Amino acid sequence: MPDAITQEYLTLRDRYIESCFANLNPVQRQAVFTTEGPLLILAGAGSGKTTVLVNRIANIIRFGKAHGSAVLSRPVTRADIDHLKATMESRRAPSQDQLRLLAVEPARPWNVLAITFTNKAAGELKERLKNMLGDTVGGDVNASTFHSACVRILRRDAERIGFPNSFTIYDSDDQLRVIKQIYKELMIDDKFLPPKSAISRISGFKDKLLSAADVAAEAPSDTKAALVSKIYTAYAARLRTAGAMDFDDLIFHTVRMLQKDAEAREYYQKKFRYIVVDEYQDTSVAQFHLVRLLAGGTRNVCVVGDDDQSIYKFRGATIENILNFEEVFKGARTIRLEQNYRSTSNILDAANSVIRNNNGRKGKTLWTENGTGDKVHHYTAASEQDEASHIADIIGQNLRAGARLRDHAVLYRMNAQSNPVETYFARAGIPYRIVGGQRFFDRKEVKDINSYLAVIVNPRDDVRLRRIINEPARKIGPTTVDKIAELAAGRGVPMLQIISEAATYPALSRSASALNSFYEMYRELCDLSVTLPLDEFAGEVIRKTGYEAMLKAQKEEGEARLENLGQLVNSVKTYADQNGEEATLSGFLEEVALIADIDSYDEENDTVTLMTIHSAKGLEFPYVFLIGMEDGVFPGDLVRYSEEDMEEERRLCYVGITRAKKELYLSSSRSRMIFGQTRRNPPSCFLSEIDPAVMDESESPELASGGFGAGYGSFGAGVPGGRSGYSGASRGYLNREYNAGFGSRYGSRSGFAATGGHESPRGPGARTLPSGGFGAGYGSSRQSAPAGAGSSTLLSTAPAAKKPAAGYAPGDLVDHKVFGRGKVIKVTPMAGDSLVEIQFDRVGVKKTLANYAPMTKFTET
DNA sequence: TTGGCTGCCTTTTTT
DNA sequence: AGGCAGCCAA
Repeated sequence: MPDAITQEYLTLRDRYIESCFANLNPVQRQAVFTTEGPLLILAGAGSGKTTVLVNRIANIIRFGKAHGSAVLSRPVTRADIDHLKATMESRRAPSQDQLRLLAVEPARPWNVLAITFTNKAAGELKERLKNMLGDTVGGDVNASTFHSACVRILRRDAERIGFPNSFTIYDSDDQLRVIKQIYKELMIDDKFLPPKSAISRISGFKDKLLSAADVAAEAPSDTKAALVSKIYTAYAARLRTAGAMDFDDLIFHTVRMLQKDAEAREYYQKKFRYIVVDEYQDTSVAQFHLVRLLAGGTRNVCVVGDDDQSIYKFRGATIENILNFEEVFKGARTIRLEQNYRSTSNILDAANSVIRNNNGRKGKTLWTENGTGDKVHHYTAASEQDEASHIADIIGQNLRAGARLRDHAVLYRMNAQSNPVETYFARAGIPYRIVGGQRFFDRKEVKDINSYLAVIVNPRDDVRLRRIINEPARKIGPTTVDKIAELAAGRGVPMLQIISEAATYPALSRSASALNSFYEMYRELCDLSVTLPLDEFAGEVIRKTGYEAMLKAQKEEGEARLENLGQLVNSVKTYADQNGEEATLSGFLEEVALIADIDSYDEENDTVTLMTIHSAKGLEFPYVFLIGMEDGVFPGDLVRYSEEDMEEERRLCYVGITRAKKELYLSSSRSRMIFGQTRRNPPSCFLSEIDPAVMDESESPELASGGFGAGYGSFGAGVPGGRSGYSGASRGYLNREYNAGFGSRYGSRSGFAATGGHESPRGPGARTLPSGGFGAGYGSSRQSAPAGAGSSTLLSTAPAAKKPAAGYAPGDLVDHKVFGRGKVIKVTPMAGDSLVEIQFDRVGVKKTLANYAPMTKFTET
């Protein structure tokens, strides 16, 4: 029986700890104090999930399991009570001494493992932990993605399962190469089983933790399954000899290693006393096993997720992980965070009314104390151009009302949908940025150079070697390469070794000199790799391999690619700078391999963001446009017949809606060009699921007036009709011309920036990334004009552009659809058009092409 | 061996 | 519409 003083202290201790988390609501606080045992936090969208995670980890590190506990590290005295009271009143931090008494078995920062899905989420978590706990302590918490956590484990312990600790990571492109090679050797018909579907089936096996042997043992009955099994076996063997792992392997092999090796397992179980998993609804079977193995010691595992936001089933996520959590982890507690701090209640109502149509939910209904807000807007457009124009209109309105560009996001189902919006924004001079789509590190030229680096790091890497041996062309064709591969296989050595001894093989006599000079170059590069700083070395690779010369020989396209390589060198430099002595070539490649586009998304940049709904998960914006709300687009055609897929699609819709804080703009179009064909889609069934009471409907004037006719002269300068004439057929054909050349290929993905000066080519994201700042990513912050200038065809072949060359002169006053009024400060003639620099009253200096900018000249009255 | 061309095919989401 | 593979000609 505790004495009175002890009792008083304990009560006071609880009160004190609670006061440290006073900014949380009671349910959130409960989650923070539940530190021991399995815990499932069902966190609705915008319910302060990350805040809870950060505070919970802080609590574990600071106070351990003190809250609600009766344990004391030593007998307490009246003085301790007075001391604590004083601390509370002064609102100062407790002394070290006090903390020792307050805490019960606090964890060291490195005892905590927090797993997220993206590097960005991990970085954010770390950033917030640093803010709360200080740089040192916060920085020592293990916060990483599943994949990078596994890489770290395997770099230490891969040898336990027969891989070199220095294994290479194969991305999906490498994967495809290996598979194709296997197809060739086994003479498999790629019509019968497309390589991509073989990959996805293999990937599916790995997600379910089935090895090639497991699959073979199940004696697949039909021929296709048998074939897949055969391919899987060959594929796994190939990767093993190359000392390589693909993305799925990282998880798969980690789990296998931990299952097999008690020593390693216990090491990690001891090390990670507390495990937190974010986005648990998106975990696969393999990832579930990983979590269970790691948490096997203490069972202190906390998973956070929202079954309504599970949108990665196609990639192996199994929603059962979250639905069965309480069964698998016996004695688990469940806490529901249902108060939403993000959106207006109208937006939440819309989200709730959509998701309500799903079965098999854990069930939860979000509510908010935020105001009702405006209704959810739905606009019916005539075409995708009209849709884009409407978005631009609204953004313009919002800007004039004081919003920033970066407050806006345009979300869509598939990447292809970004095109019309991009085109329109580019023309209108709205700075935008695309997240996703073709990733910077997926570009051919970047991957080629990275492959050179990879072969230098790992001479056994035949896949990468094949990629670069004749790129640029060196007279080493596929026949020669196949011969080399054959010889290498026969001797059980890497291809590179055969190449080094090319002269000794009669079969290679004809290409011996080409092979010799290739090998010589390789040797030289290897030597340089140890003497030169990393970034200089990368530059040297681009030069010495002849890659630079090859690109220079091409014209515009080569130039853009060369620029990308310049950025590659930049990111090598960034990496080198950030890692100092630790920096290695293989370290760089590893970071590159695990980076995703969303990781380099930087909300500081003042641009509109365009991305898929998938990419937008976890983000929020005051103004969200959800475009393409049509049956056949969203939900897509492919999912209409499967109820399960339909539900996933609906969850995706729910995710999209709940990204919006203030305003949600839904739009559908009567007709849309899709896969090269114009289609007329009915409005999305999701639209009809939204309570009409919270919807505000409008439609394009083009539809009301029967379409064409009005304002045929478009928005060109000096053309009467001005703003109202701005919709209509003109836009249609303009757009087509525009598509012909502008911004279609390399380098222009990021749209263009204001010339305010703050937008430097350092690339977005460098700041938020803990590990590398590969922000250089998707396209430099280029300006539209240079991008467009290259495509003179755009203007010269356009059907007479149907309007006068816009005659602007410095000093002219203009009215721009989006940016409002401004004054022309500079005009540069360019490819039949003019680049106009305008000082706007509200938004500063912007550049835009005269013929395509939605603006009119006016004179002061 | 190379490079250019045609004609095919594919269209979701990504660590 | 666009990318890619495979074919063919040099």
